[in-house]
Amino acid sequence: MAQKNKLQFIILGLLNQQPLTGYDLTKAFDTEIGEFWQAQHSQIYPQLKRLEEQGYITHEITISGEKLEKKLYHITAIGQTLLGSWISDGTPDLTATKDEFILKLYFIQTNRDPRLKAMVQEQLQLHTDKLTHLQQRLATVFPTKASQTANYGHYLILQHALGREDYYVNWLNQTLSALPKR
Amino acid sequence: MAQKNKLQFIILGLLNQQPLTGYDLTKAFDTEIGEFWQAQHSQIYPQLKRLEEQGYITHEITISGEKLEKKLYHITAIGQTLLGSWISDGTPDLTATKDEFILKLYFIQTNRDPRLKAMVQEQLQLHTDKLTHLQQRLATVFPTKASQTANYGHYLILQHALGREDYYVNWLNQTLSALPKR
DNA sequence: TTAAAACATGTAATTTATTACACGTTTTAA
DNA sequence: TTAAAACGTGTAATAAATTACATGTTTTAA
Repeated sequence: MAQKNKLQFIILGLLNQQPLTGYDLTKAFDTEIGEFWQAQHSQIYPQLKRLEEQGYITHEITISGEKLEKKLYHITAIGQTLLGSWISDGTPDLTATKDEFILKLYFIQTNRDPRLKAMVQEQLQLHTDKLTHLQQRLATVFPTKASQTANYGHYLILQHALGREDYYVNWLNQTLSALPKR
Repeated sequence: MAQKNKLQFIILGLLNQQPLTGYDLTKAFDTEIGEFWQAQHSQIYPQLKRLEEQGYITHEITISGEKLEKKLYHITAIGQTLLGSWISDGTPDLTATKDEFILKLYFIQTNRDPRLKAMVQEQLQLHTDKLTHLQQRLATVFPTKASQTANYGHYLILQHALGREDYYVNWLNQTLSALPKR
């Protein structure tokens, strides 16, 4: 096995909250979960097929408009069991974060490198934007204590992502300040 | 093209510091760079072959002991050019951090979930260990200001990884404390 | 009303990554 | 001295992920 096929569990987890189409699932990776996982529809549709073959999900066909068929997928009982066992299982492997900028940084030998400043500034812009975006999402999605408790895991990971970006931005600022003046 | 083939640049970057064998490169992913990228030898040897075919690296054969042949790879001038352009190019894409624990957390609905506490505690242990490990590495690899300046990029990313783990541990502790008492 | 954007579902080709298979040498410590 | 660990280099099989190809419907806004 080449990896652990986490996509299947993500799909099960999302379907456990509510029935969704392949298209809905695809969109979920642009917002909700996109912070922590990426997947394209070309990966999702075949995975849905496999999950259904294995009995973890089923689908019903609904008609949108005149004739557009939508496949609305539901999780089954054994699907819920599989999801539950994945969550309950330990998670002992900390995957390396594949951060291309950090990778490039590694190959910079000296703090006098003329490229350094622009590189850090670019990332500062990107991560500041992301931080702002996450702050807005947290505020709009979880405005009240009640809303936070209602979907606790989601709240936690958004808050985690926010804190992570906050650290990243601070570190970049600090790194920029520490750069030699000329 | 399926991705950007960053592995080739990592190899070039490492060879730019000093000539290395495939075996040396493989080991680099266990220590140095393993914090930010992973690769197995089965990926590295074919990549070395391709880089050599394209003229970005060359190798010389040295004999270790009686007859063990080692291929010591060197970066070429055009290899250095390629490496330089990769570093100089912008890095506008922030890749999603594929964190399985965070993924699982997303599917936890309520803060009363009985699995939550053990899950957070496990991660706390793992990340605390990692934090300790990084602190020791930073202290041993970069004990002096001079050593930090001598290999600035490496210093920066180690320090970044350390801060990241520190945040993670703090967040986990905070999350654990916020859990309802029973 | 009509064109663009969004909705909706798939497959094919290619690349990247992991695990497994395969073989042999040198060094180190019991 | 001898067995295990580390050194050293490769290929094969498989799985995961990205990009590209392919097609059609419905909604929305100009």
